[in-house]
Amino acid sequence: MPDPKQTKASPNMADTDIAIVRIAPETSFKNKAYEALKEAILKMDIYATPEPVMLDERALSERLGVSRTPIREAIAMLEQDGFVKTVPRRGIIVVRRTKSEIVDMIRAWAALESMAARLITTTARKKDISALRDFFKDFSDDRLPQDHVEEYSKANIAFHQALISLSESPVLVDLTNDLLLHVRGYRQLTIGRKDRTATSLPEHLGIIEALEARDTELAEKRARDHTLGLAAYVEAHGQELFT
Amino acid sequence: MPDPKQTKASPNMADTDIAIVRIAPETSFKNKAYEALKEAILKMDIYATPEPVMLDERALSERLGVSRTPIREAIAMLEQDGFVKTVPRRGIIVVRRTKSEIVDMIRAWAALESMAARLITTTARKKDISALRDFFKDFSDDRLPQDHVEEYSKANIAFHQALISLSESPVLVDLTNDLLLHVRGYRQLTIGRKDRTATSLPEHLGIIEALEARDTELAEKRARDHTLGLAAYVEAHGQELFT
DNA sequence: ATTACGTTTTTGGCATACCAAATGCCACGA
DNA sequence: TCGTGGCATTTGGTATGCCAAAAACGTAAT
Repeated sequence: MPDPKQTKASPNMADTDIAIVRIAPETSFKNKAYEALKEAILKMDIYATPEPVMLDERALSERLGVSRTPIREAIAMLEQDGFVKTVPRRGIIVVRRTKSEIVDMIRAWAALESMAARLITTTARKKDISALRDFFKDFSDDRLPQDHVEEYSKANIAFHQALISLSESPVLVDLTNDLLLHVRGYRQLTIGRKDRTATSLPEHLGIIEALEARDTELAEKRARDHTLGLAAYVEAHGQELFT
Repeated sequence: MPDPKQTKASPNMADTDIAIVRIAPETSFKNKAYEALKEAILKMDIYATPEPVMLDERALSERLGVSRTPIREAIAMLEQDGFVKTVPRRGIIVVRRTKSEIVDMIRAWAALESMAARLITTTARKKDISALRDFFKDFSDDRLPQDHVEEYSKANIAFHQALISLSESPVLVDLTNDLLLHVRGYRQLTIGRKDRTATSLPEHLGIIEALEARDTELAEKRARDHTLGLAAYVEAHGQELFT
């Protein structure tokens, strides 16, 4: 919807649209701090030590070279995300999730992903669905996933995120990404350890096949059961992962 | 885990635990502002006018009687929730959802609710499931829902929230509540208008029956299809709801 | 040595002041 | 009349400073 006033270009305005790209929005310190802190929190292993991890506003403002104000706003945002909890006159605590919370999140993830699968069967292009196999092209009977857990784990995450994206549902994408961030906090649990890795790949392929076949119910069921399987696994074998 | 130092009470400390309830945390201005603004945003009909609704930090700080600092922190939180979007040097705008965004949210809701239904069949008590019928006890063949749309709509929401709660999954509860808040922004769409109201009640009862029968698959399917039905309805009849 | 009590320090909450960019108004001139 | 330029205003962004509560520390009395 062009502005009517501009239909007639002013004299000194070039007729051809020169490459003006809408100047860099220069994200604010608040957002920079938010991203920086979020990344730092996700990078650290908050379950490594028994005592809670604390953050200090002033220390952060010094290390990031900005005043406390944008830091506090960033903290407020992180608190909304559920990554930290600030206790007045006490400190800012990086939230540690319990096993049951993680299991709970994985279940929600399963719900969202199964809906994504459902939608994909009715809207996605065959080509895009088949492309999902590429995430596992580096694995085969000669190169088993369970022998390269770390690498497979990465492919695993990428696959799931690509899958959800195919639903073309921004809400599903955002919600699952948020959940993933929390779940991945447990880096010991590399989304299905060695023993689960073996069954994971076939299940993924099964999901892809159901999607290609446009079998809505089956795709939904397989996607759901696959992720619920992870939830059950964590619930059963979670003890040693948490302590 | 009582503090060891306090196992032996000091002289002037009463032996009997009197009703000390952990003193009022006196919620901060930041949180008060957050709640106040959130409620205000939800209460207003942002789709009534064509021009975007703007908020002004200074005006808000005056009306709420606090400085801009806690207001800004509250705004930052609301932005995380997706209720507002602040544009530098421009203003704070209350986000308006498009029809497809609302449909998308309802689909995600359907996903979460069907998972809740699934969980309920394996964990909830019969008594609690049956209690879900109470939400509709004021409606019958003599008092049809479609003749009391407003009242039925309230019961409808309450039913869905109670249903999700039965899953005893905090994540599902929180996520759906967030979605509901956004969806309810469209107050014209009172969660299924008159024409949908007629089919709504039987579907609800069908869900309850499946839950009572502990039929996991059926309960999941009915819960999902019911809410997906709403999504389809909005998608089809959404034109007039959105101008 | 241990406990009670008072002082210092730490920490988040809040208010205030200033800045810079974007806008709008208005006068001036072609 | 139209558009050009610039100044005043508006608005979010950021930096600072102070406050009060709570914890940490230290000292003195038993």
